[in-house]
Amino acid sequence: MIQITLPDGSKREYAPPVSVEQVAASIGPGLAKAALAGKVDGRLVDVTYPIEHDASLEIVTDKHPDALEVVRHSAAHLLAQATQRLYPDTQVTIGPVVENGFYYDFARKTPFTTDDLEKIEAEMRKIAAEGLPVARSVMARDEAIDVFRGKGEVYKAEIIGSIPSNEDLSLYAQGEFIDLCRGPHVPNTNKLRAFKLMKVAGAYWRGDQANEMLQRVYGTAWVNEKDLKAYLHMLEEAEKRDHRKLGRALDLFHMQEEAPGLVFWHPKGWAIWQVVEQYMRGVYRASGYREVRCPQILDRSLWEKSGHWENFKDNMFTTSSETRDYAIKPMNCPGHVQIFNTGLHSYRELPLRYGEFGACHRNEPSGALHGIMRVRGFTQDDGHIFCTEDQIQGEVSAFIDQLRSVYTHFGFTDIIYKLSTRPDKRVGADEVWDKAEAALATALDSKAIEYSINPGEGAFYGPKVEFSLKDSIGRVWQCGTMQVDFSMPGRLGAEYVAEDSHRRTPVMLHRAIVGSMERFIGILIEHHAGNLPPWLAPVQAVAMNITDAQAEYVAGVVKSLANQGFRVESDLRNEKIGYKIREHTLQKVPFLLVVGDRERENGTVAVRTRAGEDLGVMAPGEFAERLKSIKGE
RNA sequence: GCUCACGUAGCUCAGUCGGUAGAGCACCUCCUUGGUAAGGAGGAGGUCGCUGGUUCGAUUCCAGUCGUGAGCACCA
Repeated sequence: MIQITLPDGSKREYAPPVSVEQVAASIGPGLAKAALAGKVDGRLVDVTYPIEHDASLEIVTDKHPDALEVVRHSAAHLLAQATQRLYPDTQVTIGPVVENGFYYDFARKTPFTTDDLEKIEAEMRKIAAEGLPVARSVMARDEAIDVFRGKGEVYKAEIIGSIPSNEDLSLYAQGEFIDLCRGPHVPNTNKLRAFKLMKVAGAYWRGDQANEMLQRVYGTAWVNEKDLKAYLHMLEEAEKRDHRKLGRALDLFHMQEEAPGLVFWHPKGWAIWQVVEQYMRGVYRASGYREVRCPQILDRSLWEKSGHWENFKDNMFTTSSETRDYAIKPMNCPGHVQIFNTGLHSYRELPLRYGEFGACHRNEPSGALHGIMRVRGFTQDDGHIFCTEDQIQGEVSAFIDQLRSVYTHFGFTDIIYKLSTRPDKRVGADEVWDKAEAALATALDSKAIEYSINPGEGAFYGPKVEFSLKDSIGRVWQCGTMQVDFSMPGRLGAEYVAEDSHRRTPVMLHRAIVGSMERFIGILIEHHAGNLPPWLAPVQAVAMNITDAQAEYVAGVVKSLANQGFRVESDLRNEKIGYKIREHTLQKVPFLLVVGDRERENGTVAVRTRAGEDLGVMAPGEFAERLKSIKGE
């Protein structure tokens, strides 16, 4: 007899081997019916999995956190089966589970259309309704290669061929369809109910641009209809906060065909920019950076020296005069090194920090452009620190403190840290890398920060830490960066005089907090769904009159608030108060100041928030105090 | 850059199985001076992304091109 321990701690005895479904059935027929998979000693398995030894067992029903994984994986098979039924000339490749759903990559000469998607989805429902049992079998690798090759599935055969030859493979069959798969899967296609195909897209075989392009079909799948509906609803909500939509609706910026990937900032959008920039300028000042400004274009030879020409010339914009070839700067560091290189620096001056709101241009691939999040002209809050190796850790540590305080200030509390270490192709001695990686890690550790390591993902010139923030609907955006650079100072001839009076090459640290101003403002818009906190809102308040009789008074109130540095506007139009309130609420203005005869006579304003909250009647001065108090929230 | 889709008034979108177009909102004019999310009437506005081709005739069909969207690849 073997002992099975259930999640509640209870133990049951069975004669081995006993399958997951047999255990479930012995507990109750309802549970047996609900079982999608099992978890034996923490490992996800099919319900048919035979347990031969003492083990802990969780029955995975739709309430189990791992149910989604199983359901989505099975939905991918369902998709492949439906597709091959309808389009027999289609080869299968891979179909993994992704966040919120699954996809399957198919090889087929003619790409799928949106109509095909509908047909495939209908076929999936049909197969689900057929209630085909899903059966697992095991086959030797070479035998499996023959099976798939015999079916004309060359991609599948190639995948199997890359698995060690001595391993046995599991295959899953449902009806006429069979696929190589680690599993586990739901026991029957009728367990799949809540799914929907979302879109078709191209994807390179094995993720390599050099390979042929496959047809990827994306779908979403859930354990029940309710969750599916909730997910689709969430997508609609996310669409509503799309910065491109809000940028137009709130009159913040626009882009047009003649300037792909470049932003026209309108007065209100630029007002947000100004606030962010002024705030970040204060951060520079507070942390010992001196702000500088470098030329937009520099002679090509400088980019050749820095190494950028060799690596990125296809993505650089260039221009020329009669005598010279220029590149429009794609980054700011060479400029900062030029400033450093004037005069002679003593080790006593280090660390020396320069900061710039550096406008850069990169000719990004057309397919990469996305609203103001990924553009061809952008402005970095770029800083460079010239220091010694011994100073790296202290600088990184101070930077992290600064970055966290900035993110918090902008309303982001969830920060994700990644340390990228030495790649195979790199410059600099291993001892120097040891030191730099250790400095970064120590700085993170000393703050008890949890971080993941991306081995080999560092730049060729040094390791880096990447800082991402999570927005209000859970999306992760990489913004900040701290990179150690052993290469560029030497290439561009930066040096300082050390204690022993010898010339040494400094280490350069590249760092940014918001990253790109454009992108960061886009993230702010989406994070707040356009409802920017009052200190960031382009228009903080609109004062409006009820009839012409209060027009003069309102104008006076607005003037006084504006003189105190607030961004306040008046609305004196001949419209009903309800109309004005609706309009400015839709414009997401944080405070609406209403003035009728009562307020004018008492020298007050009636304050209402964009959320519809009535803050009561107060003197303009009192309102100003309130605004001031939330300015630095 | 690659695959697919899309590109009609300022915005959101309808439409034309080929005979040069329509709605709502916004805009302008007039009436209305009304206390917390749309008062009324009238008016103006589009070479249907661009360039070619087919056709008696193209916004509609075809090709190319530019741009946008989704995904892939890319991101110093």
